[in-house]
Amino acid sequence: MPEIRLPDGAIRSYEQSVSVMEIAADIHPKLAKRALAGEVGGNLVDLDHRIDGDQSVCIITPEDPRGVEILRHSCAHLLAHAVKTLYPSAQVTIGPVIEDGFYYDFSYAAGFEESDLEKIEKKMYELVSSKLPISRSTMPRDEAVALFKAGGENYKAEIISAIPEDEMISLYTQGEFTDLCRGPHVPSTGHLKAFKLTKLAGAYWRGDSTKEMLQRIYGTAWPDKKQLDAYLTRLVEAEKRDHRKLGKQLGYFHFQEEAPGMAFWHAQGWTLFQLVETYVRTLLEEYDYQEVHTPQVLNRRLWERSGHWEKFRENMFTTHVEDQDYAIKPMNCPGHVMIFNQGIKSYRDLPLRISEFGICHRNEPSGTLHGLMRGRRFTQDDAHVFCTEEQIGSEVSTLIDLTYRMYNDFGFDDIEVALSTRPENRVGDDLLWDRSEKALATALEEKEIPFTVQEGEGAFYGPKHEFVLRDSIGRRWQCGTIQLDFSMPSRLGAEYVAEDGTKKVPVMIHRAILGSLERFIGILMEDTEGKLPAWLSPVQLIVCNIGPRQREYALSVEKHLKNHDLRVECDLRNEKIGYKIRHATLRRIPFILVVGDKEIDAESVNVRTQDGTNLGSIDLDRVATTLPGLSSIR
RNA sequence: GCCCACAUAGCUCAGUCGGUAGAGCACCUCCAUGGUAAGGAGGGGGUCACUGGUUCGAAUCCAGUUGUGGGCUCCA
Repeated sequence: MPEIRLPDGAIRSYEQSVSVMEIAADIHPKLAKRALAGEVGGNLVDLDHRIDGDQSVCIITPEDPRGVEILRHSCAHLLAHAVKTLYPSAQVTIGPVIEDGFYYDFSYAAGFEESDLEKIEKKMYELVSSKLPISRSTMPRDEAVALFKAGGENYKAEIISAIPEDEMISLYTQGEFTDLCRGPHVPSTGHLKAFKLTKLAGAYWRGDSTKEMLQRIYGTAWPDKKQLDAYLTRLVEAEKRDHRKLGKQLGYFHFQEEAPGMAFWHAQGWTLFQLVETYVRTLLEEYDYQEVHTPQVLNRRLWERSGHWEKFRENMFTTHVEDQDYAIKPMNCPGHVMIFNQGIKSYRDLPLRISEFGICHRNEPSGTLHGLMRGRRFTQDDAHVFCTEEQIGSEVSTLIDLTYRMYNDFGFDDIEVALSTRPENRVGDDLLWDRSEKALATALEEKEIPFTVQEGEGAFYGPKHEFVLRDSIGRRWQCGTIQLDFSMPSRLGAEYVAEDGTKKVPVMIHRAILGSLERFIGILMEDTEGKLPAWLSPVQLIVCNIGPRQREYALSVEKHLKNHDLRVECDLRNEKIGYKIRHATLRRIPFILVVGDKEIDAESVNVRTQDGTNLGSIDLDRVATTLPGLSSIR
């Protein structure tokens, strides 16, 4: 006599065991039609799952986020089903749900081409229209291994072999196709109505680059066509804010094949770059940093001492001059230690904060390059703090404040923090690691900053904080990092004289806040869709005359504003005002100053903002002080 | 580095079956002197990424190289 408790608290009693589907039908025939799966006692189950005892039950529909996941998972199976139908020699491997969709990895000797996606998708929709029932069955592990081996599915057999021997294996069958799966799945292929195969990619078996490369087919799936279309539209919108596209449109920078992964910054983009740099420099002065500049190219000997030559040689650009090997710096730290090592340092000199807008080159694999976000040349807002062990806590605490202040000033308020702790291979004794991890954790806790712990993800030389920004469309970007280093100072011979007169090795804190300026600018452009705040805009104002009569006046307005240290241009072209406004708007210039005869008479300008708002007439001598954000951040 | 795709004018793109290249925007000239997102007319502009092959003939077909895009791996 099962008693079924529903999410709204209602209780239904049944004479005998009852399936989830029967409960749904009992509630309402429409619910039965839309039901995808059930949640019974906290576990997701198929609709035909039978319940004997008292249970809480929730019917899962496409509105439920779990329902969407089930749809996507069933879509992955549908994809595999279609592929096996069209290309019987392909072997199936895994097919999980991911954000917004799913993928399935196949091993297929002949190899898929992008044009195959269309055929596969067509076959998938065919299978949908035949409304094949999807049914679950179980069998002992070894039997399942034998079944898949007999079918030539070696990858599946390998996966199942890893499951404990005494466990029953659940299988799902739709038509001719059977796949290993935990489930649950939708009751019939007919429930899959809105999906699209999106891309074809390579993916290593078990994510291991030494193993075979499989072919991965990605797809997206939604409860209905409308949501699918909305998703596809979102993709198109996201493309519009791609920093590579904006960078080209706005003339900020370009790339060309003679310098893969290294940007050519144009005048306007470089202005932006320098504005960001100047902003950071101003804060660093406030926080008592010394800015330095170290050589780009350093002898191999130094990289051998620092350990880079042994560990990261593949990623370094090297050169050979007069029988000597040199490397272009991939990091700034050895250079900063060299500066620290000049002259005798006392404990009184600590903490010593050495900063550099360090230009680094790393020979990243060609397949990883991505505009400004992942390049081979980038500029770090790098610094190294040399301090005593006792000073770690307060230094880290101040660093966190500085980090948040910078992110907030650039308009990022949604920041995630992770603490990466000791990896298996590491230097330094455990006591030191204990204290350091504690120091990093405490600094965050004291500020009530929530953080996740990434066990074992720290660098071999010390634990670290990682700061991840979320931009205006929810994407995550890792930017800042604070890393403790117990290794390099001693490797490179850094020492200070302690209070007791003995020589001690300082702790070094590596830290970058924006990370790579190039990357950060890319993020900033995508976050704002190129509509930078006025204090960062390469051109803050543009003066547009209505016609030739106001030419001289427009030039005098430009001169006046330049005298106020504003970045201003004049558009005197013999074009209609609408044309000039359109151009200025597309260039994302924050303020458009229209001048006609009326403005000459009143010694004013008519102000229109980038978003199309008309601020009306403003007296010329009040423009520099009235318009928001021209010289200050907020 | 690996898998798949792509590379045509400054930009965005079209180019059928292999027959010698086209549009819009931008640029230049002329007309129009216009009050808040494109006024009109005309003109100039391309070694079709590069190298080789097939062919009477290649932007087009084939191979290689380089770069780019999407993934995978990597990211000190």
